Parts: sequence; structure tokens; C-alpha cells
Amino acid sequence: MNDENRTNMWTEVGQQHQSLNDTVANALRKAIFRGDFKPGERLTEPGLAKLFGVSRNPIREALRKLQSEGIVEIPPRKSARVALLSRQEVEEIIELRAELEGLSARFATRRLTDETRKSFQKLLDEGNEAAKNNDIDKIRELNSEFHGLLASSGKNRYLADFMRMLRERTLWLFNQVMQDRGIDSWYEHAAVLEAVMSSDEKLAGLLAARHVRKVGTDILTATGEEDSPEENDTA
Amino acid sequence: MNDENRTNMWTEVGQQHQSLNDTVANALRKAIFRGDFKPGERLTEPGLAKLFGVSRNPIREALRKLQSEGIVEIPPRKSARVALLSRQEVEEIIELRAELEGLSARFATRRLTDETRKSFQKLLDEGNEAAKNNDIDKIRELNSEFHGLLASSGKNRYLADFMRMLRERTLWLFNQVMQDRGIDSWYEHAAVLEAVMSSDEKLAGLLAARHVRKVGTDILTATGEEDSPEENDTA
DNA sequence: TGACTTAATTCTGTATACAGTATACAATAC
DNA sequence: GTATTGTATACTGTATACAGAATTAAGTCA
Repeated sequence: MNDENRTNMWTEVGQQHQSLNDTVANALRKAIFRGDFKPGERLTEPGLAKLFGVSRNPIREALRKLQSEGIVEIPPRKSARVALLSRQEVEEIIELRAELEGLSARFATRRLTDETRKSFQKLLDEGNEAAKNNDIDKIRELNSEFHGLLASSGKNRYLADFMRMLRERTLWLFNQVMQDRGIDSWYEHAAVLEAVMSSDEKLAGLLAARHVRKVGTDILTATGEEDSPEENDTA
Repeated sequence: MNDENRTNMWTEVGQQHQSLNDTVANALRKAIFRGDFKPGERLTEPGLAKLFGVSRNPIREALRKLQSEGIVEIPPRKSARVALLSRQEVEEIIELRAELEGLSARFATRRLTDETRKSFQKLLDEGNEAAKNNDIDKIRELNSEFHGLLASSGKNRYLADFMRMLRERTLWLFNQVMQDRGIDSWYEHAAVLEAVMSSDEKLAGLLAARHVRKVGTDILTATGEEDSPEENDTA
């Protein structure tokens, strides 16, 4: 093996190294999505620094990153807080996600290649199999894979990134409903995939958008009765 | 004046205070958009710290912020660089902007209120006046105002924010063409506004999308002949 | 002269220090 | 008993320090 190959082969190990702030950001994001920190909860830098066993600097940068993702809010000169979504915002995100998921489906249809078609078919087969067996865990995994695959097949990184952000932002909400709706969701996803593969751009777009709206209304009615999360500000 | 009113009135003075990292981020963003730092140029923390007369910390945070906006790239353990857009990426952004501008126009039409209608009408009158007088500067100002107004009338902050980011990201490109196309652009904007105000959602969406595509193809043909910006990597 | 190695320098990642600001709570006045 | 002020504590914003990585410059050998 010559030097050049060796370099190319192992050079990525340096790139893959996560700096502390990335590591912290990922851990914190996961913790928030898991519910370890509740919406509105204070996230002080010294507290997190102690918790993660690092200095305040990586914590600060992680918090700023999560702020840019909309996961935490950082008012000036005050502690960061886990962001809380107003009902209004949830509605906005769902409405937007519906349109963008439709757009993504249309892009994917337009750019359909043999390769992506094969991925779609594989996902479709696995999903139908799992649905037949009532394998809820598998279904949930494939449901989430669906969105990623559709987005990447659309071949527009900006759209894909933005949608991932919107999805993450409402993940915990959607997850609540997914318990009951998993199988239904799968069949709606399957319908989108079939429309994409039969190159019916318009239908794919409509089905994808309608799917998000359906789950969205389920969420909104499910959470509608409860009290919406209170601002625990001292104002 | 009672206490509550006084509080609401002046409380913002504390909120408005910009921390150094915000100030730096804004200054740096402006500098990059003005072309003071060319795409691909290295942005070292000590260099910027000296330039802005602050310590490295605010610089770091500003750079991270601009990274999240896609304006700079920060490879691990290397200096930040002004992001450079590949032709592929420019095409992706334009394609996406066309769809989203269309979406935004449709949202604005759906949510048309007396108030927004009045703003639209005012913009329309001013623009037509300026176009008649060939007042290029005024036209450019109104052209940029158009996008902001349309987005805010759509009443979806997430969409509006995302579009602003995409617009900023390609501002320098669009500006090149705007010299010649300013007046044409205005009339295309005016057509969108009229469609919105006559509540023709579909037409508004189509016109808005077509407008972006038009400017986009102008840009792509104009920059197509030149060499695309080279990665000045040492790879 | 030109490619390769090594030394010097610069830069990033992280930790720590300190001043100014917010928060919590007890003491005081009404 | 409630509102207000005073004071201690905790937290953020910013600067500085230092180790290790990246870059640049210098030197070596062909």
C-alpha cells in the first residue's frame, strides 16, 4: 500500500473527530428530545459544565448551536432555556412541513433514478412486511427512514437540511401520536412511494402533503384539550 | 401612565442591547456581503479579534453563528473560511427559492387582511411611480422590500426566516444581475402583488416562482461562462 | 533548481479568571 | 401580612492562558 492510499484511507479519522462542543451539542440535543430537560427548563452554563465534565466554553458553543436549531432560547444576559413551542408555532411548522414534504416528494419524482428507485422499493418491501407482521418498532424505524430517503432523493441539500430541522423540532410531538398511528402512517408513506415510483409527480406531492396534515391534525386535537405549556417566566 | 404601560414601554431597552458577539456577527456578515472578505478567504480568530478590537471569544461565537447561516464554513481544527457556493449549490438554492417564493405568495394570498392589502397597495403605488421615473435606486430598495413584505404576510415565521437566509446567501449573485434587470423585476413583482390582492392564489404562486426562475437563469447564464470559483484547498 | 524534512510560527480547542448583571432571599418599612 | 429595599449568591459576558494541531518557513539533500 502506498503512502497516498494510506493518507486517503485514514485521513477521515481526523475529520470525524468531534470537538467537545459538537459532542456536547449532540448529547444535549438528544437529552432534550428524550425529555430529560423539559420545555422552559433553565440550562445554566455552570450546571451543564459540571454535568458534562467540561468547561463552560464548549457548553456555550453547544447552546448557541442548539439555539440556531431553535431547540433552546437564549435571552440576553439570562440563562438559556429549552425552547417551548406555542400552539401557533406548532401549527406553522405543521403547515410548512406539509407543503415542503409535498415539494420534496415532487423533487424526488422528478429526479428519480434507478438507484433511488431501488432504495424506495427496498423500503417499501420491508415496510409492507413489517406492517403485515405488526412489527411496530420496525415500522417506526422505517417511517423515520422514509423522510430521510425522500429528502435525499430530492437532491436539494438546503431543502433536506431545513426539513430535518423542522422534523426534529416537532419530533416529540409526532412521537406521541405515532404510538397509535404507526401502521396507518406507514401505509400513507407507502402510497407516496408508489406515486413517486410511478412518476406521478402531482399525486406524490399531494399524498405527501396530505399525510403530514393528517398527522398534524391528530396532534393538534390530541394536545388541544390539555393546557398549553405555560411560560414559567417571572415576569 | 400606569406602571404596566411604563414597563412595557421601556423594558425593551435592556433587550435591545447587543452583546459583542451579535455586534461582531452583524459587522462581519455585512462585510462579507459587501465583498470585503472574498469567498474562500481565511478568517482566523486572532486576525478578526485584532480587527474588531475584541477577544477571541466573541469572534468564535460570531463565526459559529455565521456558520449556522451558511455564510462561513468551519472545518474542524482549521480556520473558518467565507463559504463558497458551487454552481450546483446555486442551482439548488434558486430552484428552492422559486418554489418557496411561490409558496410564500400562496400563503400571503390565503391570509390576506385589510392591513396587508394596504401595505401591498402602498408598495405597488410607490414602485410603479419609481418605475415610471426610472428611479433605479428606489426600485432596488422596493424590490428588496417586496420579498420581506410578502414573506411576513404569509404569517409563517419559519418559512420567512428560511427564505431570508436563502436570499442573503445569494444576494451578491442576484445583485450582479439586478443592475440590468431592476425595472423588469419590479414589474414581475407588481404582477405578483396584483395576483395576491385579487386573491388568485394559484396565479400568485406561479408568478412568484416564475420570477425567481427568470432571474435565476439570468444569473446562471451570466456566471456560466466564467470560471467557477476554485477551491483553494491545499489538498 | 526542486522535492523532502524539520524547525518555527500561527492558530484552534479548551480551561480559567474576573467584572458586571440577574436572581433569590432575608430584613425592613408600611 | 404585603410590598420594598438590601445583600449574598449564581450566572453571563468577555478576556486571557496554555497545550496541541496546522501552517509556514527554513534548511537539506539530490
